[in-house]
Amino acid sequence: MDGSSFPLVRSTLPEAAAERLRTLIIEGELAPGTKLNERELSERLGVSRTPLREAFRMLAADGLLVQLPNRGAQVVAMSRDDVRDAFEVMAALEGLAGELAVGRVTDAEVEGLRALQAEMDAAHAAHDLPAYYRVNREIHDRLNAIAANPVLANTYRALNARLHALRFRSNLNQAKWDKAVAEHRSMIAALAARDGAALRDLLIRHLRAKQQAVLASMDNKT
Amino acid sequence: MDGSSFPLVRSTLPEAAAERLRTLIIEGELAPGTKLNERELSERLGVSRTPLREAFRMLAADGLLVQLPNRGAQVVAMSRDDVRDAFEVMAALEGLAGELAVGRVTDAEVEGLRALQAEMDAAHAAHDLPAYYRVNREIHDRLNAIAANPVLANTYRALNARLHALRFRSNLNQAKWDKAVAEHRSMIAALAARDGAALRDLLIRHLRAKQQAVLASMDNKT
DNA sequence: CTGTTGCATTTTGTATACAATATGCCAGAG
DNA sequence: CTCTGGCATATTGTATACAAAATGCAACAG
Repeated sequence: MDGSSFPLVRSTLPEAAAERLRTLIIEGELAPGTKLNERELSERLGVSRTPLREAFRMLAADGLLVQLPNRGAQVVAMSRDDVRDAFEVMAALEGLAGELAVGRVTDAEVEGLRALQAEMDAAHAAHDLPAYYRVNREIHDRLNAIAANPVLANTYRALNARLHALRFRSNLNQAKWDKAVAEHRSMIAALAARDGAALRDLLIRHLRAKQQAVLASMDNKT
Repeated sequence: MDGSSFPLVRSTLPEAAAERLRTLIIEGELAPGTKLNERELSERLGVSRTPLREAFRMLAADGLLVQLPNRGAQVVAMSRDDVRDAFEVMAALEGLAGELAVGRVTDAEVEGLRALQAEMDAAHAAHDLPAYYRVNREIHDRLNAIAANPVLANTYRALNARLHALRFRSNLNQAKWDKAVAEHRSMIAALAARDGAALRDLLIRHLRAKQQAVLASMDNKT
């Protein structure tokens, strides 16, 4: 238990500020379209404007903010077209992750996913939606890890962050929930069978359902 | 010819600095692994350190630089695995672009691409490699534009920038050149025929050839 | 010789000041 | 009434100053 081989985790204020802002955006506290006032936010986050501006650059690169010269930064408000475009790319990335995972998965990893699926079933049966979301996320993260392509994982992460705020706010009714759980079961079966085409197809269909849910909740807001 | 409806193009120093640094990296003047000294670069580019640091954040987001806390920024040196990972994702994105383009292309756009193909043939026949590269890039940009998915285009652009420096330095011999020209011809034929699967396959094969060229030139350097 | 410590210098991170641009409001002209 | 111009203020962009961390080198101990 010697700490000498355990390097300290280092961070900088821009990184911390970006993370904090990302959360505020995803949770809707900084709503789409909100203009970000540097002075106010720097006071609120307790940092000077310099690291805050660097944080803005990071979030703009992730597509969460838009920056126009001399007009500051604004939270991106995704249009229906933006959503469609993002889901199209997400589908390609998830499909790729599925194909890669099929070629790279170990039996132990399959067992791990089966255990997660059991957790998902339990959460579903107990109507425990937060637990369901947590396991859902864990399953997708695990798939990405099995795909073992960091470029893919990072590209997906940035894109997913944009959609996350919207998905956070879209509804999940019982029929959709039942269907999603069944889809996860099929996905893990396809992975265990090392059937790349099937897994790819299932991941894309699953994502299409999410897309419909997001677009439907955007309709309700308009 | 009234300029009143023609807004001035605005930029900021971080954006200009990022663009300049991107070029320096792609052309190899800032070689992979180079540590970037803020004072030197700010003098060289004629800007203060603040916009330069913002530019670093932008380039880091594109994967061209890596930033470690208190150790500044360094030009990314892509390993063979990085190259493989990036090409894998690029293939998925190009395949998607091909499929989307097939569904969205107009006859006029097909004619435009045929004209570009003729230019490419002429450059090839005249052994004019710079012109060939220019047209090659124009064809791929045109395909992306036809796909009409800005998220895809931006994702592709960031990823492509990482590989651009490596591709810039990889060799193109006569046999490969002949093959690449023929492949472009086939791509445009598939697009004209609205054959999404064929175009997807051709784009991915084409990219695989580029990947081999890049990896081969990395071998020569090691 | 190697390894450690101390210190000066350099570099990076952040705060603050200054400059440039945008915004909002009021007064005046038509 | 609307539109325009002028001005004060606020905000954003950038430069500079200060603080913190890293690096390099010399001296010393073993």
